[in-house]
Amino acid sequence: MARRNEQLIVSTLTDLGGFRSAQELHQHLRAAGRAVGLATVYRVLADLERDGGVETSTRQGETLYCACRTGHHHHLVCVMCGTSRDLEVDEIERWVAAVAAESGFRAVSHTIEVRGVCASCPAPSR
Amino acid sequence: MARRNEQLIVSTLTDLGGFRSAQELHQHLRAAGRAVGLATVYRVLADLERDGGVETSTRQGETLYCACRTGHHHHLVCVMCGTSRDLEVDEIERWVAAVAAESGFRAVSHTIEVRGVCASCPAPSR
DNA sequence: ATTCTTGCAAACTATTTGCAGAACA
DNA sequence: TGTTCTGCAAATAGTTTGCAAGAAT
Repeated sequence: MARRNEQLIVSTLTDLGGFRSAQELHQHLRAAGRAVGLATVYRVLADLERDGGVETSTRQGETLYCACRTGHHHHLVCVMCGTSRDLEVDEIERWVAAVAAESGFRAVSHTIEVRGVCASCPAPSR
Repeated sequence: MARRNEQLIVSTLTDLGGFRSAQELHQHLRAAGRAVGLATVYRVLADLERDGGVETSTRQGETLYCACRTGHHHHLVCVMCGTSRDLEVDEIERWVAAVAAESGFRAVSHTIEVRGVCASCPAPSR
């Protein structure tokens, strides 16, 4: 099951930190001299997503992946550099559970993402 | 500035309710006998998004649009039929503001989406 | 007549897939 | 040797754009 390049890809994603696109990962791997194909990057990421090894997000039509092994949580993401910091907030989880119960919805899941410009990035040019 | 078909497209989106893709809107318009082009649908939606006339979300690679004029809020979306109900929760807004302040991030925005299967849809087949 | 908008088709971008060969057991 | 994994290139799917023609003023 474990693809041959899984390790390599996961560690690259971990090293980069935060949310990265498949294309971005591919470029970094290439730059590092590891000639992995873009298709393989996508294949590994798909496996990881299915198995819960990465969290995904979306930015303007492209899927972003983040190496997370800390279970369910949310992120504060820098839109400039992609860095992310984890947010774990029971308060929010409780609120979601309450909303779900009250609404009659089943199989409820949620996405929470806070985006901004981190302290070490220049202000967005706009 | 207002595109000729803006009204038509907005009302279709409003009638359908919830989050819909550009393609979905286009099909409905066609079915209703209004021969608007897909490109126009995208163009109008892009304008609306820029001007805050619609909220956007993403599902598996495609962008979804929802007609909203109620200012900032979040949604509880049915993954089966696309229906959405508004959630307005000061609790969450306060939390986001606090996180932003404490983190040193600037220009902070956030996305919160709660997904599930609504009471009138069959359970997801999985 | 001039300006703005539209539809079509071609162009793009991100992602997926078919397939022959390489890597591994 | 048989199976799995990979890279490449071709195929997809959603979205954007160039452009000539149509609608509005």
